[in-house]
Amino acid sequence: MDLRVTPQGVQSQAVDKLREAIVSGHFQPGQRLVEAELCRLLGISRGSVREALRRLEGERLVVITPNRGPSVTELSWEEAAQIYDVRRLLEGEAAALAARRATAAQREAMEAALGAFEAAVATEDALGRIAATARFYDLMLAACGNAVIDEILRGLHARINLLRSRSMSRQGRAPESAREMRAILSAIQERAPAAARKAALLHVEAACAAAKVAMAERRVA
Amino acid sequence: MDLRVTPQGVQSQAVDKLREAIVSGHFQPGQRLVEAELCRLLGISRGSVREALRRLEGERLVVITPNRGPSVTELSWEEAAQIYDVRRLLEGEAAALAARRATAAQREAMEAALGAFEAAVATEDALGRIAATARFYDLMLAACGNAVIDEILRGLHARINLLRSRSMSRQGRAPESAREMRAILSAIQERAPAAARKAALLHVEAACAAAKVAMAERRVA
DNA sequence: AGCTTTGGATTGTTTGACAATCCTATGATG
DNA sequence: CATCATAGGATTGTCAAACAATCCAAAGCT
Repeated sequence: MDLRVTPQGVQSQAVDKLREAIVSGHFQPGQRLVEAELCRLLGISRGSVREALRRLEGERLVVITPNRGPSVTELSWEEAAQIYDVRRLLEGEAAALAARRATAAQREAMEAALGAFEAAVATEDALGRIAATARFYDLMLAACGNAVIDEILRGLHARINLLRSRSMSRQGRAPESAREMRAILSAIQERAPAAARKAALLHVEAACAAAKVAMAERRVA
Repeated sequence: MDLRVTPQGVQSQAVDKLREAIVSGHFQPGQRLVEAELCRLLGISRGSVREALRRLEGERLVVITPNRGPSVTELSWEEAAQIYDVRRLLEGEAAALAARRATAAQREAMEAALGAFEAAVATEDALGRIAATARFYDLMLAACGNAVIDEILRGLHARINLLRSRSMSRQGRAPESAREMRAILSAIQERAPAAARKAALLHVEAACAAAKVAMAERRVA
């Protein structure tokens, strides 16, 4: 086994930090990212900044306009709706595959993650909820056994997060969300692919609806 | 309307040329892409080459290993199979959406593209087939009205092309392929989403099977 | 007010440099 | 002779400095 730990070059760190800053909303959608300033903030050279930005462009978190430079991606509702459409398809498939293929250890781990999520909901621990959700999804996508689905959904989730920062949605949706995720996991535990797919569909559908109302509220506000 | 023509910077051209070189098989999968040499070949500086490579990395056509540099992505059969799984889902959806939403003009254009494809098959014009296929897909993805599906499928097609160059597959499959595509278009013309989805599924399934045998032949050869 | 010009800010691209890392071939050693 | 260590070259990772091209906004002109 290869346990080497890569010295994690300057660029990778820069990409991570910038990604975090974007999805956390520290850089707002539409905001321009001036290269010189990023050099200052990150303490690295312009060449490295530019390469880091190209990577984030690949993840669709940054859009680089010729002769105007990079800015944080702005997500229209139309685009977001299309992303939800794709999520419906792929998360449904991922759940069905996980129901078919997940090992006992993976089921157990998902159970733990969902437990942590439910606990975080009970204690209203926002950061805990986010972490537990991410973990739950990571496990499910790993269990589904399709690396391409994993990769695509990871990207779509990141993009949908671009909405969140602005709309600060779903304060009250957490309990429902927990129930929906519980339904997915139950189906996986019972090795019922069709039920798992259906539960995942409902979950995405609910998230989409919630985002839509949050978006509408924001629009008028 | 904005008809401005961008002076198309050095980098974009470099990306295009490299992409072409990769999908055409001029650079073989696994081959290392030494920066200095690309500088020579493209006649541009190292910085620009590196940014171009980062973009191609985002398209998954190039994989950059730390301290080893970039090389053309190698596609295992396992990965290819996963891509076909996703294509089944998304192309099916795209076809169904196109059946629902395509305008008369779009239907007509697809008809023309498919006609060109059939003609190219009849005259055994390999380049014409490729061009017509690409056009047919472009039109269908445009007609489906979901830019996210479009974007993802575009990437997956490019990745699958990485197999083609090696396996030089499907010399005889073109006529069947034409029939399958005709089935898709017929369903779209009749505005029958379910039928269109099914036809698209069959098409991807057939392409997957063909790739599999081509892969197996190559393995023993 | 509306148009033009000008100047500053920012990006696009190049060149040159150097440390860190990897790979290979050479040489040392048992 | 086989194996291990070492040295050297090749390649990448990163930086710094420079300059032309482009864009944007504000000042100036009519």
